[in-house]
Amino acid sequence: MLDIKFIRENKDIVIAGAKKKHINVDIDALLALDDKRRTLQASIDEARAKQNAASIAIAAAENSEKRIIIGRMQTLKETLKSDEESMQEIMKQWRALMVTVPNVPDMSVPDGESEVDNKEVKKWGELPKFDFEPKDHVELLLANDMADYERGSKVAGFRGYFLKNDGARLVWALNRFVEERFMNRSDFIPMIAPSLVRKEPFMGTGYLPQSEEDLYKTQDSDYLTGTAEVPTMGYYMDEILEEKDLPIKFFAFSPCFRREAGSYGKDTKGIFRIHEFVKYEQVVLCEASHEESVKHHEELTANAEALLQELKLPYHVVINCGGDLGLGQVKKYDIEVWLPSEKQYRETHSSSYFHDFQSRRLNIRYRDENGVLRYVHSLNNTALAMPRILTQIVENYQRADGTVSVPEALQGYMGKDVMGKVQ
RNA sequence: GGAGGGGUGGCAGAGAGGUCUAACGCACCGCACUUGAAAUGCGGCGUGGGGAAACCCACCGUGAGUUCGAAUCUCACCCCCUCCGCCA
Repeated sequence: MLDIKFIRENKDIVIAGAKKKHINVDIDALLALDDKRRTLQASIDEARAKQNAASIAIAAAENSEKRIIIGRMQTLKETLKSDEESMQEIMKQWRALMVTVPNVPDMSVPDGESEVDNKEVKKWGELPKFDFEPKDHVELLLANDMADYERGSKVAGFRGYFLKNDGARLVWALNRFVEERFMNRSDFIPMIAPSLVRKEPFMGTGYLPQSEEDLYKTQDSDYLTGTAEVPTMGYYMDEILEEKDLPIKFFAFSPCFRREAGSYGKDTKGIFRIHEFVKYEQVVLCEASHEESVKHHEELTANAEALLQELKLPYHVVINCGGDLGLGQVKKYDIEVWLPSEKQYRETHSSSYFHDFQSRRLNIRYRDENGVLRYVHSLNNTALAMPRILTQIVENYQRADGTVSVPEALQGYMGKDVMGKVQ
């Protein structure tokens, strides 16, 4: 949600921003409606003022005079009522338009329509060279009895999976790996967040109403979260924070559920794109300054990179183009790790900042040094999502005999240096 | 699943159709006293909108309704809490 005042005063910037994001929104219609709203509000205010004055007079008046004033007020009441009805209709349209206005992307965001227009800004690590025919993760996990897709779909349906043996061990090792890295940092608050969440935090974070078809909904009208960003951002909903407590950084864990509506043809094999997974997410609330947001954004991205570097997985960072940004995002980096079978980098992390777009909807404010209430800025980035990262680990670390080396950083947690079984 | 009790400013908590322009307290800010602090005293202090300002309007969980007038009465919904039952 943007501030209507900001939209009014920066119409051209908002229109250009929407265009850059390839989002259709009629700002002129919104502003015309807003003019109507303001005019009508003024006349309602005026009527109310008369009514309030009369109310005091009635209380003090004698019986006969009382009746006269009441009679006069009855007429006023009729006009007021019809004005209020018009106002309600205007506000309904006004709100519907307001939630479709996208946040303005940063200057540094490149133009473009979709992910193919994202620009690489950094590359790290050596791509693996194999002196044998490398396998893809689907086959590697199956051959090493680390995953079972057939029974997965028998039990859980399309995109269902079981992880077993070293597949399960690898996830548990990664759990401990990532937990330890973040537990050693006193600036991050460890958090286990709910996945079954009421609709308000989804509204607040921008997943509703736009992306409802990608969410699972319960018979109680709650939704399952696709990311801990939703409950973690909801944590301080409708609260006022102290400036001295900012920034607040969360290291949040939750199971994640995604319907993957609209991606039926994509990544249908294996565990790259699945309905159910777990994820550690970094979420930051900071004071309302662009510089602060940028600083934390770079830091969140670097935190994720440090994990990949320790795992020695070759990756690159792309800056997402305008057309690949969500409604509320100002700027986003995706971190993508090399997937040998596809000879391309595939996304493992997504790092973005929102300025006050989310906190406005969630009503999370803080009192600044002058006692003024301001909306916090918010950011988030993946820390580690599983089992997706397994796809890149097993493909990059595969050996000629079909087994998989354990990344050095995980050997302590796995208690061995090779996974799987020799054929 | 059953029964009951509640949602009022940052917190706590009165208020039960018309000086509610929402009490008292805590917290916070300013001043005085003090070497400094604590304590004490005096004053200020909700949020949002409109306006150059004076000032005006709205907001007591949400939405409808009754009324000249609603925090207060009526209805619906949402949320929280307590007890019983079930349960990892």
